[in-house]
Amino acid sequence: MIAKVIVDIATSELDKIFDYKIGYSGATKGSRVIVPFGKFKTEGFVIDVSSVSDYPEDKLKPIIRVVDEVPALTEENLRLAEFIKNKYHSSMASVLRLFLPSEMRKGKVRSKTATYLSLSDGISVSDMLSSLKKGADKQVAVIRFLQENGKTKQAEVNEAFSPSSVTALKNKGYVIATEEKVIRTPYKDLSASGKRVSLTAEQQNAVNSVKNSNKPTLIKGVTGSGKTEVYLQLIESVISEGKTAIMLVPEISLTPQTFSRLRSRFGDKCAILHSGLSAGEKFDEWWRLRSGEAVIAIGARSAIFAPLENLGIIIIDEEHDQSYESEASPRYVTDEIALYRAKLSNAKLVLGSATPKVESYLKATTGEYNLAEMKERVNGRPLPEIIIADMRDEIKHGNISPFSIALKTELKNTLDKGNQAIIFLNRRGFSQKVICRECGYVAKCLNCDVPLHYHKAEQVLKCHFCSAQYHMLTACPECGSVSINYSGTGTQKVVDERQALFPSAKILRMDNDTTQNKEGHFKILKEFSEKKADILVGTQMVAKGHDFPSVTLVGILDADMSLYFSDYRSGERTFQLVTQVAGRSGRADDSGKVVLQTYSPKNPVLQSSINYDYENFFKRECMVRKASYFPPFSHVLRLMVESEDEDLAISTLKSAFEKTREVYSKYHSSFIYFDKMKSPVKKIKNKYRFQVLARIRDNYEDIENEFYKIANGLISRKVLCYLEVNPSSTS
DNA sequence: AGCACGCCGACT
DNA sequence: GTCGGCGTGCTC
Repeated sequence: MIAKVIVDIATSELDKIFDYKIGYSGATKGSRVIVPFGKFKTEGFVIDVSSVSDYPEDKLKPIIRVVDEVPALTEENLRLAEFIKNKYHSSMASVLRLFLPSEMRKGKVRSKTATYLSLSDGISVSDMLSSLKKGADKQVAVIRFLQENGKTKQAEVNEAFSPSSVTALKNKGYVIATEEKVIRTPYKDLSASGKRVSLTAEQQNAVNSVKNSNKPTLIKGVTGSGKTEVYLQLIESVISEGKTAIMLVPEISLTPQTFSRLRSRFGDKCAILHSGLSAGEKFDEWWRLRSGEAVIAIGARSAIFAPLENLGIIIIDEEHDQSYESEASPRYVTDEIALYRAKLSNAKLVLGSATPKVESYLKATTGEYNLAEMKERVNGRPLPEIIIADMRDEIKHGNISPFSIALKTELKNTLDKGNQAIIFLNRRGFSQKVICRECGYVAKCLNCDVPLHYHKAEQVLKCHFCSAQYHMLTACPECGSVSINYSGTGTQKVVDERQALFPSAKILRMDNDTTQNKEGHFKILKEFSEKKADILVGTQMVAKGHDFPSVTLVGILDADMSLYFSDYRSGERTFQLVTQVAGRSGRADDSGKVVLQTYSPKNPVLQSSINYDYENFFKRECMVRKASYFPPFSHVLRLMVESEDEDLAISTLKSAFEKTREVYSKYHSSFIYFDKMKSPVKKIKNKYRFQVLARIRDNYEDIENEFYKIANGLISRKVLCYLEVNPSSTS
């Protein structure tokens, strides 16, 4: 028999099927295999088995061996892979890689075994004890211990007593050693928290709505409306039917709290897939799912590829979150994959958010999705009142600090009452730019075409694109002036200023700098929830889904920041951000407040957000986008060309433009916009970046296919070329 | 990806 | 002369 193999090398020249003789290897459809390839060996996936080959029989080589006892990929996985390959035009190898934790490739991790000790059942305990020499107290203790505790890890027994006494007992044949598989469990020591609560009428309605609909359901529930409990009860009901479940959460909310809630409810039946796990933990969790031992997968974006069969439900929490878009090839959008996977497995799909993507809510209004709404908070409290602070007035009245009078007053009240506050600012570091006052020189990164940020704590300048660090400037390298200005406010600066205003208040800062390791993240959240600090200052990460009962004030320092990005989604993002951050306030018994600082208080997006008026925001946003042909009423195509060689990048861009112009001529009336240019950030990590940008209003599939083909055709060893559809960041 | 082959410039 | 740079081609 012949195995159709995709070798695990993701280059376009190798994106084809290679035939191998199966021989006695035992390979079947879905197996990972080791095969001879040219002058060396490589790993590959068997995607099909056949009796025929187009390749000359005598030139076929045999498979060396299979990697896993059970085929890693299921039939359903392979069909999903085919779909992704066709949709995003990426190589089969890079698609198949999505289905396995990267650490599993190349045999980097294996299952772990340990030696266990138990008493021999050939001899009675009393015989053992009486045969021991006098003074062998340790051996007696070991026997007693094993009698009481049963099978125990040898390492533990060695530690508690002594290795020599264990060896002596083994030699006598009283103690038997066995090798057994150990499951590496992530967050093993987490205490279970959260109990099953009875649902409110709204929550029950949402559950019923999902169950009764055969369409994907969008659950639109205000912050604090108890969406998680709805998800948990849906999962419960699915697994009681013997089916399996996937629950996706944004990268940022993969916290121990989330896990402990799941685990207290479902115990060992749920497995965690998370980039923060060790390789061994990931491997074991993955196999627990593949073997059917665990039936619920929870994780970030990539958990949509969890190795589950008989899938009953897929839940995407905070469906508007940007982390659901992959920024590496294949650039998939998670809900597109989820939709297809749900269809393949005949599973339910649930999308939940307080602030759905415009695109998703539009589908709900046109009947493509089923809509379930939850308008009340479970605690019955109103949503926090949002006070606008007009920063233009503050400046007029001589207040140049980053804090408005209103925020200062509210902060004082909050601290006096012993409550906590969160201050949100969408920029890390201390200041945004380092500028020479004399000549206007701006310190830039050598690898990237972006200004450096000043990080005060470390006394360095950092590039937020490639993380390179530079020494502080003592003088301007252009004109020699020592008058250097640090402009713009970052999280570090906020902490400093706040500390000066409220010297006794304890402050925590949470951003990319303070959460470099996964523990950093957890530690800060834990400290804050244990009230070891009064104020939490942070970026985006403070906005997502955390539940701090004592927080009654949220300050949004610069609500305009994201508003004026030249991006059609900036309004949507601002609305989502304000709503999400505001939702952190007043979640328990005390009602909350929010101070929103802005230079444009009349802005309609901000106006909608302070009234929690999603409908109004949505209607207006749709009107604007429809009139100007922006998604979801069009598609934005961005064909990127990247190379370390600037001339090569430019010449490749030219041929990309010529080729795409043929498509443009052919479908002329479908195009709203079409041009070539350099990328907004011209250089990142020493790669020059150019782009062809287009916006199309129909014939999406044909035009996109053509663009994908053009991009793939221009890839060479020195040039990277790829297509982005509706990219959410266009740096 | 990884390796061989082959074609040019630089050097003991 | 020949060592070694890297562009090109091939892998069931």
